[in-house]
Amino acid sequence: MEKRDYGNFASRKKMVFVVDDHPIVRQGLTLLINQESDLAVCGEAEEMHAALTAIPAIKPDILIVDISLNGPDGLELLKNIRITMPHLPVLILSMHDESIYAERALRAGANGYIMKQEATEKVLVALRRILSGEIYVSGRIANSMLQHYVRGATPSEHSSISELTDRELEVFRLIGDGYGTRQIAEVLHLSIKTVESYQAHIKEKLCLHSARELVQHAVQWNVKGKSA
Amino acid sequence: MEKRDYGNFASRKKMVFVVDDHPIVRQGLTLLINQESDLAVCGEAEEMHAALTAIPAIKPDILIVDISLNGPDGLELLKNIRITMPHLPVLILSMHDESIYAERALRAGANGYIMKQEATEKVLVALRRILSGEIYVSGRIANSMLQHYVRGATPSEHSSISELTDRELEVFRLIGDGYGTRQIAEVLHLSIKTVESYQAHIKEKLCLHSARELVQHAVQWNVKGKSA
DNA sequence: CCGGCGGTCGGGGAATCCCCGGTTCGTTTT
DNA sequence: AAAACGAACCGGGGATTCCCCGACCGCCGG
Repeated sequence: MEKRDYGNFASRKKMVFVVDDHPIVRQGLTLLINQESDLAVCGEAEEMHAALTAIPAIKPDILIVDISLNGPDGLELLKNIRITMPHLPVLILSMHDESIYAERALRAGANGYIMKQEATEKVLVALRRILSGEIYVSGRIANSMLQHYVRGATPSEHSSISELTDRELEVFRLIGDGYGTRQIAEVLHLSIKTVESYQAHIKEKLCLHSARELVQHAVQWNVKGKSA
Repeated sequence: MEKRDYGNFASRKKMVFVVDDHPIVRQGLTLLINQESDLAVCGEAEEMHAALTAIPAIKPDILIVDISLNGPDGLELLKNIRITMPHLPVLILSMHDESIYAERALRAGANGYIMKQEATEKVLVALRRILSGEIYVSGRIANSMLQHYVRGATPSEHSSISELTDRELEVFRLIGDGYGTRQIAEVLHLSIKTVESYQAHIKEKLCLHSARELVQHAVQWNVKGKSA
């Protein structure tokens, strides 16, 4: 549409609220966003509590939330937001590489997930996509999740972890506790070969590429709430 | 010489080179610094290698280096800089609260250490202090380091992680990121045997009994605040 | 009754783990 | 200055694990 309508959607800048415990990042996002003609930062917070008190008063159009805050983390904040303001769009920022948190975040109701390693323009893209009602996920994460989604039977409840068999989940837990292959075999009264088989299945289902990544994810899953 | 001398100190803006693997942080620092009349960002890099090739050509007056880069970390970069350009001032940025890195950084020849949790103006203060020849350390850390100093040696405080060598700590971090032995050897340009050696030393110092426990603790240390 | 799936195991080559050892530095100690 | 020390770096070699392949069994639904 040629029609440059200043009286309709672009009539008011979309207000963005930033939650991150690093002032440098907040300032970076603020300066970045305020350079845009259709976006503006309307407030910041560096902790969940401050955010929860400020947001209802300011009524922003969208939130950017870092996932690793001090105290309660970004997912906790997200869950709280979802209770009181279920339709407020939230973009989750993370410094962590992979889909460890992405799935959790989206399942907890985030409208987007982006990594700090991404180019800054991606943030703006993500904001606009989300404001137009879509869900934004960065590159390859989107791919792997879509594939899951397509062949996954139930869209509602499926953490790729919940796709694990009982036995596989048991092994997964023990891996997260630091057990070796042989020890797991002993504890479960199984052959080492069987345990190796389970580990292979887990890696396939969780899209992991090495034994170390397997341990890494098992530990992280053990540390964070095993809920998701 | 196009000497444009407006007074005496502002005769030329001091050139700052930024090394950080998060584009958002780089942009934030750039916008922040470029607002100042006596400072300007003259270049960026997100990895050690890129930094090492760019810096000699650009000849900045000062460096800002994030300590947790991908691959070789900020300390490694700092050591390399100290070999080829011993007098180039370096301000180390860290998202970590604790002084595990602060002491290392200063011992390795950093001219300042500041946390991302600090207010943004502190970055400017630190830059100017360092450029005037001083060493900048942010409040809390200076305190805890003084206490260390006063209380004499290390009374088994500061979990055994602080007993790790720089190199060992670097390997430990990469393990926590899910890197395999071979991959670590590649990014650090070392022999696999050397990496195995470091892993063995780490296990000994942290009283771990298997490779899996090593990965487990490395991941937990990465996830938790890396403190204590 | 047959195909799918979960549980269980094995072969075998590559990679690793994990013990031993070593050299080369630079700093500290004597 | 000589000696001692720790840190960085590398190798041998056997035990173990990793990771690809495959197999068998029992159950359950079409």
